Amino acid sequence: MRWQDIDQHPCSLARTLAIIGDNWTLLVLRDCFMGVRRFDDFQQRLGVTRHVLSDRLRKLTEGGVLDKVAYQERPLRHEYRLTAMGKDLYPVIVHLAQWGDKHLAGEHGAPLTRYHRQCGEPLEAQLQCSHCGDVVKPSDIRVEENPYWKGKLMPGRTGSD
Amino acid sequence: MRWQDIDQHPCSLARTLAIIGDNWTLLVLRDCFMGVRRFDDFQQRLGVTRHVLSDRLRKLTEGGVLDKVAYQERPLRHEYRLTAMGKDLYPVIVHLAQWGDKHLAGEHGAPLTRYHRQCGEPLEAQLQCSHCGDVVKPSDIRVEENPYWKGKLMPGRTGSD
DNA sequence: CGCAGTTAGTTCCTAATTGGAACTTATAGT
DNA sequence: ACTATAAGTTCCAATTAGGAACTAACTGCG
Repeated sequence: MRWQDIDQHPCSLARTLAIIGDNWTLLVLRDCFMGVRRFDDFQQRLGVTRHVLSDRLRKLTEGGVLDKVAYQERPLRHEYRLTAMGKDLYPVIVHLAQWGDKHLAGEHGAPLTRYHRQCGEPLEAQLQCSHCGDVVKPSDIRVEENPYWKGKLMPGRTGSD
Repeated sequence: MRWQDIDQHPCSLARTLAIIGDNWTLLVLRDCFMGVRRFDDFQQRLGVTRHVLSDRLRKLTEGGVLDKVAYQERPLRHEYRLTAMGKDLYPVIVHLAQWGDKHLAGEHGAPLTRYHRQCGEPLEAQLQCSHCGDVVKPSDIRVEENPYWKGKLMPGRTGSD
């Protein structure tokens, strides 16, 4: 199976990664959330080659994560903005960055700190259940298959944790 | 800049992606959280080629996300288990899958549903501030640079949202 | 013993993708 | 006319991935 065919998997994670799971793409989104919108700005900040960047921006646009809008005519120039769907990826970016802050910080500490404007404290995100408010651990989750794919998605024998 | 050198960036997200950002790696982790531990089980469930899987498991092990432990001697066989560091990636997996559930579900609906054992409800994770409990939007965050890299990480001019 | 089966890889070759640099298009400014 | 800007595209060498076969180190069975 080719990587480009993973959007065929009956798996929301696989379908998501078909849009944002390529190398560089999540770094493009990191910059989007920092307000970067233009091709050359992405290219210089990331150091990615121009045609890979071009490909990733096209996939994100086709996938509905970014919107390509003209910011001037003559010469026609476009910029890339997060759609509402794209903004929904913010928790992913925050948790990835927070994991790096916790586990991979070097001698100088975390490069960036995110503060919650409303309360002024550094953001510490946790996986919480929005119903009961409890913090959720992997073992707190029970996974159920959609009957349509019954028996095809879960592994045969699972580990104990 | 090569993709393999992004761990040099002073950015927690880039450092994180240097370990888990390759194609297939997040799908390997999805299966880890479902209890898959053995090489052939990963290979058959993912359809990834054996030498790519071998490479990804090695990177995850070297990165401290998985632990390679012998489950039998003679013949010596190993399996891969999530470390505590690896289990900390659970929120990332859940948010990615939830984004797919919301935006990419096909005609048959989401393939899997995750229920919170404690309260019995389907899990709906949100980005919340653990200090004040508020739901956090991208615009609610103020980012501050570590003084060591002052002026080098944030874009020059930022968009308004 | 001899042979198939199991598990976790490695090796080989071809095809696809990436990295790096140069080039293109359309226009504004001097 | 010449230079600069912005957003790509094109070209080629180098790296990586896909697919299949092969290897190692056993176990179980007749």
